[in-house]
Amino acid sequence: MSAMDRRTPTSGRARGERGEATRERLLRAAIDVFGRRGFEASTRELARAAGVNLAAIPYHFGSKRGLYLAAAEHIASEVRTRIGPALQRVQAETDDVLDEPRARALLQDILEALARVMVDDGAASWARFVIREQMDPSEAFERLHGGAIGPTFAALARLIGRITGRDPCGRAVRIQVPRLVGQILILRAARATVLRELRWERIGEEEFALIRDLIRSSVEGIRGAEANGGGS
Amino acid sequence: MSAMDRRTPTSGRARGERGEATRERLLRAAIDVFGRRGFEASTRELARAAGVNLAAIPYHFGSKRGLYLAAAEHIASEVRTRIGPALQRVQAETDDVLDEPRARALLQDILEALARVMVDDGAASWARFVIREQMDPSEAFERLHGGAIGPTFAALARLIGRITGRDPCGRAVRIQVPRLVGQILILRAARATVLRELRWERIGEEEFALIRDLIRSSVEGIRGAEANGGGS
DNA sequence: GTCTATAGTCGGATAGAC
DNA sequence: GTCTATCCGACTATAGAC
Repeated sequence: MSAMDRRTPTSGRARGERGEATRERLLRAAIDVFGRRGFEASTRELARAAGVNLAAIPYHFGSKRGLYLAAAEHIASEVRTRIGPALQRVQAETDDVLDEPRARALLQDILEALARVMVDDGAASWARFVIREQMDPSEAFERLHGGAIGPTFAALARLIGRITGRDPCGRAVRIQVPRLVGQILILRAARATVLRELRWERIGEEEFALIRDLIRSSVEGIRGAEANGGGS
Repeated sequence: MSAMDRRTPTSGRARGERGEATRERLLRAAIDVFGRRGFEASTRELARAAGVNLAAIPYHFGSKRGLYLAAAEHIASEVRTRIGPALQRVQAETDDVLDEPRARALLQDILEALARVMVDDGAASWARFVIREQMDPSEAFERLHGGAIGPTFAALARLIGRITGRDPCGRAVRIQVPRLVGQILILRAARATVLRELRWERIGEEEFALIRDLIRSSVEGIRGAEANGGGS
């Protein structure tokens, strides 16, 4: 599977191909290693994880920091492919079609996709990366926000606005968004505690089913302005 | 326990007044700097932030890592003083006295105290420290969990158990705890996004009032077994 | 107890062969 | 494009004067 230690067999024609592979391996490894260790991760560690030579980092990305920023952009684009479809279903619907039950269903979809992302071990690497950036934002945060976080929050606010019948740009609606997202974020941000307190060893399909139920009850719990949490 | 302490700086004499001051300044600075930069923070940075000499770190704490662990324990003890009172009110009450309305009130208290902690700029430094440990747990996590997180989760589970009339050790109740905590945790873990999306510059008293309302509606939203199906 | 000076180590980036 | 060898700066920890 890995590169054979041979010179290019045919001609100098394949030179861009191998370089691209190195670039991608570095990107993937960088997201994982930076996410776990933070920016303190050494270039040697990064190169080893990617299975490439150390000098490939300054060659392909200019510097360690360049690799870091490229990793952030790569994440934003990957997130778009993961929750993008759910977001687009929201954006596609006009206000006439997007009635309350439909909005609730779409909200459930987005939050479930988000939870998958937080729970999935494949996505875990970049979820860690993003949370780290949140706590101590750098230039990379701008790319993450613009590319993924901002659109997601906007879609959620719109759905909550439709459900509650309030202005999606109003404060009362906007503040509901982090409330919902927080329930899911904690699965990653405080993963060590969650696993321990729930006596889980991992979050598999069985455990995820419980999370889905929780999301559903949260979505059902959203009420309009007049109903202030009264019994059904 | 203190096998790592190679020396005993304050060896019995009450004379180490200045030494104690240096120790505390280092601890306070360490929580702040480690929280922001992670363990990658250099000893020079730590010493500068504390306003003490670089050599004071190995002298008082054995090593940079010793300072890190001491910071974790300091945090656990500070958290106990902040939300400890609220927890003790829960522990003090027997099941006969702790009826549903009372449990809801105490739940509100604890969550509000927790939110204060997440929002308060004074407490911000160690909130960051804790979240960092969650994502990549080290030995310090054990001290944080045992000293602060575990007891808090236990108290919350008990209250939710009383409110819903379910077993506080059961899965259905335990999973509610991270749900509630997550809403609050996000105020710190994704602070950059929250401030931006809510168009807040900071979280002052005015903003905190909205958070308190949100917590209240979450507490009111907790319902007994009939609210959602599944599990016992 | 606190300081300066320094030893020993490691990390990021480069040069130049292939 | 990739590799080895290497420079140079920054780091942690220590030694020893005060």
